[in-house]
Amino acid sequence: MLTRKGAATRRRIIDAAAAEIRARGVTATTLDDICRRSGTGKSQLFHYFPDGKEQLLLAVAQWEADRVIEDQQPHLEQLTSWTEWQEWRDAVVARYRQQGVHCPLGVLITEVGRHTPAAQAVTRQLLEQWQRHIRTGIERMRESGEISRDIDPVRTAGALIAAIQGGVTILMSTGSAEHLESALDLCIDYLRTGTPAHTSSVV
Amino acid sequence: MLTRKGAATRRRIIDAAAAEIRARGVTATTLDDICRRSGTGKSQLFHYFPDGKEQLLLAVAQWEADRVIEDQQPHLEQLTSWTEWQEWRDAVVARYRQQGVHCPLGVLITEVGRHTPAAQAVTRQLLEQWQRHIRTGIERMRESGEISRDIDPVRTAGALIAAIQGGVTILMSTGSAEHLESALDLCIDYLRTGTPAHTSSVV
DNA sequence: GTGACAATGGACCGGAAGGTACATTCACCG
DNA sequence: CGGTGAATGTACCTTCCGGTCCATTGTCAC
Repeated sequence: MLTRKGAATRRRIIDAAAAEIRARGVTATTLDDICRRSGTGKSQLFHYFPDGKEQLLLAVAQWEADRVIEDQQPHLEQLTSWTEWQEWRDAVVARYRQQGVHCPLGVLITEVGRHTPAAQAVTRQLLEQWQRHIRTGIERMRESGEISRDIDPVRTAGALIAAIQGGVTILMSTGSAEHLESALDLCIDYLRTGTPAHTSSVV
Repeated sequence: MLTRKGAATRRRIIDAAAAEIRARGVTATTLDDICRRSGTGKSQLFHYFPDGKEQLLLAVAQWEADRVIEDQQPHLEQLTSWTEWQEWRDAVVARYRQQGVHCPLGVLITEVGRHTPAAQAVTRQLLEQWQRHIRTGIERMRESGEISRDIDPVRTAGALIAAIQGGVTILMSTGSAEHLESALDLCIDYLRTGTPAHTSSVV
């Protein structure tokens, strides 16, 4: 069971953990840090996350994954014109540029992720959801004739996800968003150029 | 000073550390593990790496970075025909597919990397070197007329690096190389058919 | 208001991991 | 050889951190 107060505490712990991880990385974050920041004690932490750190990290990973999609809305569901694609692109770049060298999710994945099936599931779910949105966008544009029939929506959406992921990783380690921008631009350009030549461009 | 025997031991320690990290990740790898695998004691480890774990991890990161480029040779220096581009693509995919869920360098970067300047330098150097090779390849193809003048070698090379990086990251967490392949194919396709969006296409 | 169960505080534990001290053995140079 | 500094083995230390225990306080349903 879980009283209202309990639920609030649980949430505070996740928030604190996420913040701490964003600030200092998974490895450097200790349970004591999280307790201090959330104003709780370890007894509470283990009360709400009986399996300890791993369970908590998983909850944080899920929370961060939700944010990834959330932060791209409403753009991600409105990829029906080139203007909107461009707005989405700008939103992505802005989001990660602001986030700077922190990639909470990426860090969680590399550190918690690969070995435990539960964490892999979080990743997979995020990737699928993300890619599905983009694929849908491409398909709509295809139907309206703005993207060539020759373009494979699934593969292209996959490439876009990879491009963003890589751009963000590089942004994390160099601090520069150039790669992210180039990669996104290239992919979008690819989508446009495939356009049957003469329905062409509104810029 | 460093006798021949000493140099060999030092190398053995780096090898053991790299292997251990590949097998179990940075976090799970302890100095004792490394010593056990390399058949040395901690006194030796600290003899050759007085600054301890951090210094050793940095050495491993450098070693892994060297491998990245090395494993793509000679392809990376011979990007002068579409056949060779394709061969390079296949080599990259094969290399990372074989490597599977391990991305030693990526892990090192996310865990050691971002906060220490020395580790950032390793990353930057690798990215620059890699991108320079690709850029050179694009420029040669441009000169021989096989790639359009409208393509910006620097930005496109950057996008390619990002695409690979992202594809590998996804490969790491899902075990599937699909994204990596799609991303690479898209970029190469872009180079081949590449006329940026606003020029009317003469193919 | 009272009883049952959730929520909390705080002290405590055990072990692991990075790092040190020091004595001993070995490699190289004259 | 013989000596000097490098190379190595062993035992130890200290700190930190995930996790436990238990007593106390609060919540909520009846």
